[in-house]
Amino acid sequence: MVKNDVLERGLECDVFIGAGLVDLYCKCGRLGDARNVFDKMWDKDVAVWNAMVAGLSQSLEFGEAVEVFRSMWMCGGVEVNSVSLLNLFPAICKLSSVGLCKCVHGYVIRRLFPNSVVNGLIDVYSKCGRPDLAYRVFELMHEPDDVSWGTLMAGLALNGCHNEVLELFDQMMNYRLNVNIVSVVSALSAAGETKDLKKGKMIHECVKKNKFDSDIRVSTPLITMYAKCGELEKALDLFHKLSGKDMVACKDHVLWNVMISAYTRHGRSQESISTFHQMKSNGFSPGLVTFVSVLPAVAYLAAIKEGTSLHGEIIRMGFLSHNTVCNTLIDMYSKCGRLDYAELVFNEINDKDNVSWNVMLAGYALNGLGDCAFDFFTLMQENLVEIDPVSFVSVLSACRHAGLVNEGKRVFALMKEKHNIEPKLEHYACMVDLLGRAGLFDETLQLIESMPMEPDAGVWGGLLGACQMHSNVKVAELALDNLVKLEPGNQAHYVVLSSIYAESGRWADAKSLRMKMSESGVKKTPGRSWVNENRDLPVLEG
DNA sequence: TTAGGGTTAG
Repeated sequence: MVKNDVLERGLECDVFIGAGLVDLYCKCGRLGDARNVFDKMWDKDVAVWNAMVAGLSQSLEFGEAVEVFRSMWMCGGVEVNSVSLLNLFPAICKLSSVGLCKCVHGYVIRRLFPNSVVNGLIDVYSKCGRPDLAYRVFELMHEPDDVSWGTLMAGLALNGCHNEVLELFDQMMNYRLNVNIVSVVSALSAAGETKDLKKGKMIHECVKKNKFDSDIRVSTPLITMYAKCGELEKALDLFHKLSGKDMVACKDHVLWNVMISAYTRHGRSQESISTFHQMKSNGFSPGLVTFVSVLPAVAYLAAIKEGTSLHGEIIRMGFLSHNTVCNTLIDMYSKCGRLDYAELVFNEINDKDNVSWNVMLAGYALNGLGDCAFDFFTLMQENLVEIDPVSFVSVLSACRHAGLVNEGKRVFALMKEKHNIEPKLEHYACMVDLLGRAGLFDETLQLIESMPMEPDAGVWGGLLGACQMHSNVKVAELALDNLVKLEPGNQAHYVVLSSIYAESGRWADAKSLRMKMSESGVKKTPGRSWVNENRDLPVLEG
């Protein structure tokens, strides 16, 4: 009614009344009306321009918001102020316009704007994927405040610059600056991502000192940090301690997912599965990510019964339309040795992505069906599926298991020639294994010579294994020489060579090798060569 | 003015 009055009397051109109307229409979501009034006004002050930009931005008309801002800036005859810039920032973020951000940046440094605007600039650069420029803005600030630190750290964390976040946290500690919740949360997430438990514990101390530990925004990243660093007991302890009204709200389904995926990743499959069941008995409904997190644990245990029951649940919940879930199911079934079920799931995917194909291919390779894998690989090419380095690992390892030497060689050549993919270490390791098992030692050594990178223990270890199959003492000595340099203290390699000597009747060499082992401090603890931790932790005597 | 956490293939 008031609005109609104003319109009938033609008062909307008045700068104050017009500004009120633009603001009012925008807030009611009547953008067209706001624009009408705005366009009719011949004398616009900065508040009207700002209201129009804010209105457009809030109505998700980001391009239009930027256009109006440009007109104000270029020919509006008014001075752009802090509010104008703060209204513009969300639009720049959504359009991810680094160019526009740079224009504004220039303007901001030519004139003195308050920290709120400069902090906004840091935020915008980060959200446009330019943490480097965000950092530069921060460095040139006269007096960065705690919000500036928090904004920069959150921005760097967003862009995966986790080490830089932790460095900033250290600086804050060293300078004894005020740490706020935002910087602590960013630092916790960075510590989790880099699995830096020591740093994580330090941040936890700081959390306690500042009494942030009762804040729901801190407890989740805190638990996640412990879970990612492998301290599952600590994470679980904090998880169970969450109590009180707010805390229970924060013990939500994502936090359950954090625990489930942490157990899975740390090989604690049984606990992963039992946490999944606990989640349900606590009244939380598993989501897509929950299934994707628990299924690898099922695969690890080859717990097919659990797997099919999860499959049923996935169907009932309608998650079968998500490729991620189907791909994980295929993987689970093939690791349980049920390629028939894996194929069933694969065939039912309407829009197979290259991961779907890769998982299925890996399934054939894993189950030792070299010919199937090879045919499937051909089918992938016929279907113009994107072949990537992972596909080649699978098909090469399938050739290796099946002893398909010529096919393997052809595929290896194809990598570079047809698909323009440079073979990586793992591809070379497959080929060394394949050629070595076939007893083609000259060819294998030539291949190792031709590698553009330093062969790793996997490559030499494959060669040593092949030497054992063919009792090739000469090449085995060469392989061992290199293995000793790469993994001093791993007794398994010596044991292999020693048995090759023994098989060839070279008892004296076998004996002197054992002597060498005990001299160099390598202890012979038989039969645990598959234990991964032995690779990094040489067992020393004394 | 800053603000979290979960996901598939070798």
